[in-house]
This record gives sequence, structure tokens and C-alpha cells, in this order.
Amino acid sequence: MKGSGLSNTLKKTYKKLFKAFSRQYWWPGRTQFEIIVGAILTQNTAWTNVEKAIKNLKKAKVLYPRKMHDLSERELAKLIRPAGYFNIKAKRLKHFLNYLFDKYSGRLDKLFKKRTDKLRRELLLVNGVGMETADSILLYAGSHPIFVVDTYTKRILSRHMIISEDANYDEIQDIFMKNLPHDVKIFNEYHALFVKLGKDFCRNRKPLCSKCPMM
DNA sequence: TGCCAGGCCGGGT
DNA sequence: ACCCGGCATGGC
Repeated sequence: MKGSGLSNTLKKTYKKLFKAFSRQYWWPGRTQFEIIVGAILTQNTAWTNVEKAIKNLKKAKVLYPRKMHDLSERELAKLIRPAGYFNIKAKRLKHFLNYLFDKYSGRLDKLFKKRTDKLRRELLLVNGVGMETADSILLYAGSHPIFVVDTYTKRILSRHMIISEDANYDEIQDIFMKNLPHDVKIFNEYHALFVKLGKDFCRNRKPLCSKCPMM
């Protein structure tokens, strides 16, 4: 599919989803730091499990960069247990915090002042932060205009023949970045709508294609 | 009761 | 440049 056709398809799809589901009010988290922590905890994990972990962190009053940085890895792992992969995720959170304190003295406002492309490259150097996590942090915590691609995005687009089965992350992201205005609100809402559609109608186990608003 | 969930890394080919 | 096993809890 070529340029203008694709652009129209993406805009129509957005309108269809927005009409079906309306605003999603993402990211489900208030502070920038909570969003970053959630982005790491939700890696290949159901959000309901992440919520339990976040609740533990709040109850322990460690959902702040300084407090979590001071916490031992073992203690952190214990608190985030319900999110699964708790040992490796505790390491990943620590890696991010080490980076944040080494380079930005623990200040997220400083971190997010960096240019989008430079910051993205930096985030990808943090062990445990891959492309989706980096882009989620950029868009939802930092309000940088970048499109987040996840399994739902891939599954939905490939099932609807808009992309091929084996399209990789960058290719899919490019489709959106090259065919939509670079608008934080649009990128935010679009990805959230894909997740909503994915959860309700496009699970791997139980697809509900007959009722899918895309059809 | 097995399979899956808003990935990513490290080692192998 | 891919491909694969490992990481782990909770819900349906």
C-alpha cells in the first residue's frame, strides 16, 4: 500500500476506534516516575498484575526515584513480586535509576529536556529498556511525539492486512510516523485505542473478530 | 488446567 | 541478521 492510501487508512482506523471506544485517558498512572516504572513492569505481563506491584510500591512509599534508588534490589524485587519476572525487573528498574542518577542527578525534568532522537538512543542503552519501553517512556512520561508499537498493534494490523506478518518494530513505527501528524495527543490516544481493541477483541486465545469494531 | 499477558536479553547459529 | 530459551505471577 502506498503513501496517501495508507495515510487515509490510518486516519479512518483511528476515527473508527475513537468512535467505538472514545478517550482512553492514558497512561494509567499519575507521575512521570510511576509511568516509567509501569512501562518496565508491564513487559510481557498483564496490567492487572502490574497494578498490584504498583500498589505495593505506593504503600511502601518508594514510588519516587530517590527512594527506589536507595532501596536494595532484594527489597524491590519483593515488592514487585505480583508483576512476575520480579528478579529481572528489579534489576531493570535499578539499571534505569543508575542511569538517571549518573547522568541527570535523578531529575526526570532534566532527562526529558533532551531531544527525542538522542534520548531514545540513550534509553535503548539502558539494560532492560527495549524499543517499546523506551517509546512508552518518551511518549507517556515525557510527552515526546513518538509512536509506540506493541504486540496488539502488530497483531491487529497484520490480521487486517495493513502490514505483513513479519514486519519489524521500526517498519511499523515508520508507517505511523510518516503518515500521521507528529502530535502527542494523537500518538497517545492511537496506541491506547489499539490496546483497548486488542484486549477486548483481539486476544490470541479468544479473538472476537465477528464483533470487532474494525470490521 | 494449561495458556497467555501492553518485552527484553544473551547465547547460539 | 535472525532464532530461541529464560524470566514468573495471576486470571480465565
